[in-house]
Amino acid sequence: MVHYTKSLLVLTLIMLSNSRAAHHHHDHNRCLSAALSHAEQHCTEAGVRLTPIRRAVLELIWQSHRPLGAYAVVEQLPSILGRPIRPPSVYRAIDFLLEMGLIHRLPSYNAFIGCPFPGSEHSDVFMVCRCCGSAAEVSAETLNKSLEDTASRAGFQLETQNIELSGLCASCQQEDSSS
Amino acid sequence: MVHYTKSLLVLTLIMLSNSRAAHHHHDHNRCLSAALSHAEQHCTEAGVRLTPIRRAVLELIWQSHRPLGAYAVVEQLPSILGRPIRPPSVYRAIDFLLEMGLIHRLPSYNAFIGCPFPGSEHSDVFMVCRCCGSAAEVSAETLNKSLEDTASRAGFQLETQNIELSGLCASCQQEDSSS
DNA sequence: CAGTGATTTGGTATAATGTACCACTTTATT
DNA sequence: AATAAAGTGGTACATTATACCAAATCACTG
Repeated sequence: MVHYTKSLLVLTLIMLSNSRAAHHHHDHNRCLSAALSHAEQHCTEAGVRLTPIRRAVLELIWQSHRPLGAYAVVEQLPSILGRPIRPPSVYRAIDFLLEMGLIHRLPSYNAFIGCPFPGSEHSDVFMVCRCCGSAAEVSAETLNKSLEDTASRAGFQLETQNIELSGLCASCQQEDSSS
Repeated sequence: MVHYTKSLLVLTLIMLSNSRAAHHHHDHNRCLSAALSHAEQHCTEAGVRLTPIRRAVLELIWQSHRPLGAYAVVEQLPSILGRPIRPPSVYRAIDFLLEMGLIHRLPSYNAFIGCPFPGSEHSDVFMVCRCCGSAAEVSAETLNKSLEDTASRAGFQLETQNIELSGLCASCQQEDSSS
């Protein structure tokens, strides 16, 4: 097995396991700082700047494993930057982070969530728990293939996709049955 | 082949062919009136009322094969009802139509589109052309299965889904290549 | 290090989408 | 007709998002 293939395999496993990370307890400080340094590196390589505002917005969105609204970011930014930041600046930061693939937008919730694997090609599939609100991004080969297949059978040339699944995460299923 | 299975098969074919109807030229007056009488019947059977406002809103949303915003409906309603209808009334009608499964909401567009097969169990999958804006609802066995599969492998209990695919419809692909 | 253009941010105002609330009317059921 | 339920009218407002222009910062060049 060559290195390239192995990386892909590992990546797929990471993707699929993200749901466990998001829906379960884990060392979130470490998870957050890893994401931030990853983002830093990603921006440096791309030759763009992760300014204080952009970094703070990313931090807030990552801090929450639940989709975070733009105005929630506006409210919470002073706790990081020590001064109020107005909506236009926040939306500009959000647009930047979206373009860099560091966060995703969940249209059904008018909210944003950190992307666990920026830079890699992956489908945007989100599982949002209707009970605890946590959101996990997942990717699966077979699903991607089905999507491609369905589109091409309809003569549709697929470019981007937004897939939001709603239901109960593993933790909340247990709580339901235990009550 | 028993009747039940045959119906399912036919239904699936109709579903898949909806993309052609939406993205291509067709007798839209007939398409619209069929949808309206179908809706009328659907409501009667459910014991609910398709009032003039609700019917007019449905008509406007069906008239467009492109997702239609709520305020576009507000603007166009006078042309049908002869008097202005305010946003709250329009949203109430939209909520009713959504609950009856007669229309769907496309969150990425803050817009609504008529459902070609109300009353039948089907996944909500939409293909929206970025060129002409037309939207087609499709359903495919394999895709549904993949979704179920992906969710259950992540321990997620899938309840509802919203799938929006963006790209080029067959017509617009031809126009692209012919220019 | 000054000059210059490009990028980023500050800040006001406003657009677009959606809802809470309460009074009133219409419909369905005794 | 009396009554309850369902639907509508209309004001006001909440939430989400953007247009616009001025000021500041950064990056590059001479």
